[in-house]
Amino acid sequence: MTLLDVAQRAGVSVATASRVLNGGDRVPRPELQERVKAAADELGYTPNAQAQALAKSSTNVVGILVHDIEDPYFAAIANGVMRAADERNLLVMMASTFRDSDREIAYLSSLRAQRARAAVMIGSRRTDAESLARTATEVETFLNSGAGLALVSQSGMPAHTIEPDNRSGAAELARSLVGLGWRKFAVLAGPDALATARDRRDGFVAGLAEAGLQPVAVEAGEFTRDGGYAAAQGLLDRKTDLDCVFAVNDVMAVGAMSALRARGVDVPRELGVAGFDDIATLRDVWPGLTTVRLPLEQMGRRALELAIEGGEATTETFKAEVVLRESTAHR
Amino acid sequence: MTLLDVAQRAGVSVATASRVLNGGDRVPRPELQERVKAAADELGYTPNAQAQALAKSSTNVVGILVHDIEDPYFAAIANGVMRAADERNLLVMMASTFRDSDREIAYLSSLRAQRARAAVMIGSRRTDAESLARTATEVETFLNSGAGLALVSQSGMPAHTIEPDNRSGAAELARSLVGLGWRKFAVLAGPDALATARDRRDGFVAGLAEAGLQPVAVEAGEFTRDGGYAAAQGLLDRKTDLDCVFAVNDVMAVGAMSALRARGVDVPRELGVAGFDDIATLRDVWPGLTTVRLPLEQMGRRALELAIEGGEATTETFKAEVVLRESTAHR
DNA sequence: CTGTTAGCGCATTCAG
DNA sequence: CTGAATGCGCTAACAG
Repeated sequence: MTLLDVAQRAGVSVATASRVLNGGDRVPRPELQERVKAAADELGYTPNAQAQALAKSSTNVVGILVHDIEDPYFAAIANGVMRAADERNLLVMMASTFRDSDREIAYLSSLRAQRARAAVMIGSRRTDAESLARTATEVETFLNSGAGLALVSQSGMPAHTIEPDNRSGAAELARSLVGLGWRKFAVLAGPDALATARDRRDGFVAGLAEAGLQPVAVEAGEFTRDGGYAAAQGLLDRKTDLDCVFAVNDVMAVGAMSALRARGVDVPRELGVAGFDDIATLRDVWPGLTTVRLPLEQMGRRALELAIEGGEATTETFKAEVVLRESTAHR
Repeated sequence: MTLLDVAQRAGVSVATASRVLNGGDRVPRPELQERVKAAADELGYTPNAQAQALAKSSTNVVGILVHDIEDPYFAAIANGVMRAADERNLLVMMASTFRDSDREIAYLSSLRAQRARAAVMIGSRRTDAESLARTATEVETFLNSGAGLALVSQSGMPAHTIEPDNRSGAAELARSLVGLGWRKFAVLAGPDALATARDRRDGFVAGLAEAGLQPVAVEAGEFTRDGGYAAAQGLLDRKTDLDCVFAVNDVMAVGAMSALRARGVDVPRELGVAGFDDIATLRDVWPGLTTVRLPLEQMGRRALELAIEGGEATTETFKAEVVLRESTAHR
């Protein structure tokens, strides 16, 4: 069923049919409108989006790139992007890259082929100079194709950037914890190559420094639940004179809590635990996890807005807010 | 940059250029291949997917419909669909419907307009006869358009269906719990209109019946964390002579645990708690949540396969497996 | 206000 | 093996 079919059945030209069915400008006479609509209805006509896109060389699809949609952090941001897209009647194409820059680049290129209006890339990449450069190149190509682009948590790219204030948030957390009476801290850091992980670690350390403290230990690990679990184990194996541990994200923190539990370490009596992100799904863990809240959905929404708007590359920073809960209730 | 530009620069016809760049059949002479590839490269040519789709009237995009991507249950299944799609080089379009059947229908229609190859609808719909009928109509239209379709957890539609074995799983859970020594059960049921919620409740009740038991209370609530929290509160307000509570999904169970904690009820000493789904992100809650595991990712993968394959509408059931953890360790 | 027509960018017969 | 021509379905001038 094509527009032509509808037009013929209604006894009008394709132009007229197009105008009443899609085009918003010149509206034909009411009588014809009825006829066309009726014909379209009876024929079960559905416009061919591909053809429309080709004809007006513009689409209403936007892309979202996440590392892993099953990770609640990405899901929360993606949710914001999707809601914003929905409000603007945009269709969303999504892909998980699993932190593989080749997949990422390939997907960006697919979006270009689809003539996507814009794209949002969520999450920080590894600071591997070579692949970062390749990504940057593709980012430029993408932008040059006329599409909009915004990145969340990945600075240094020539596009709009949404930055959570990881350093300040972590520093503030450190201050709060010190204020609570904790003194001997360990940091369960993520991979050193991830800017987000690094910033949170550094910010925390800086916050401690203000109080004349420095971490007793810094244990690197994957940026995942298992990474947190393993890092906590490593920590216990090596160092026992601790007060409180800060994991650079909630998922790691929760993994760490399990490791501590397995070793019979009571939280927070023997050891305080804090995370970062304030993942909604994890707000019911017990003891309640002290963390730093990020307006995840907001960040996603804003990223889409910036991506759609286009214009000069800007950077917007989103404040983080310390949320104290039972996991760091000091004795 | 179009194919024509590339062809001219390479001194060949568009047909030849098309063959070397995309077409997989007749491959031109090596020399020409080089020339064309070089030209495409220098010009930064990217095929226009819309045009390709229009020309061969077929696309490589598939759609995913979830109620809410931030809900880990949907994220897990969506993840399976996305991986399967990725392996087949299919692009994924996703949308959250927030259980609004109008949005759902509208999105299905958009996918039709996009000439999507297939779609996967995840989650059960409300059994509101009127809107269910409208959805069914759109489902048929979708199928008639030639695209494939599979539904997860929603039977009764004229398309492929993936069914988690909710009844058996819940019944098996009931048996296990009774075996552990629990006797006085309450069920935190979801909305009666959601088949998934109903099946789990009924299965559980049936399982209890085998042991000559019946639930002391059945409290309906939203199928969400807050629903679980509220239902648990309602339960405590009204009924105190309980052993163990079964929430029809993990998210509700976790909400319920928070409510119990707030009331000073110790789990599992005073009250056992069990859920359903075995959400990965919640495996670290404490006490560890007894639940029924569903192969979420697998279900998503399979749904995509069926949707792509097309053919006669089939129904495949996925077994559920009881996972006993600390939340139901009987005194 | 409505109809005609020329592309949009590419795949694909059909000739050569 | 390669090129010319046609059509995919629709929009947007341009005429009438």
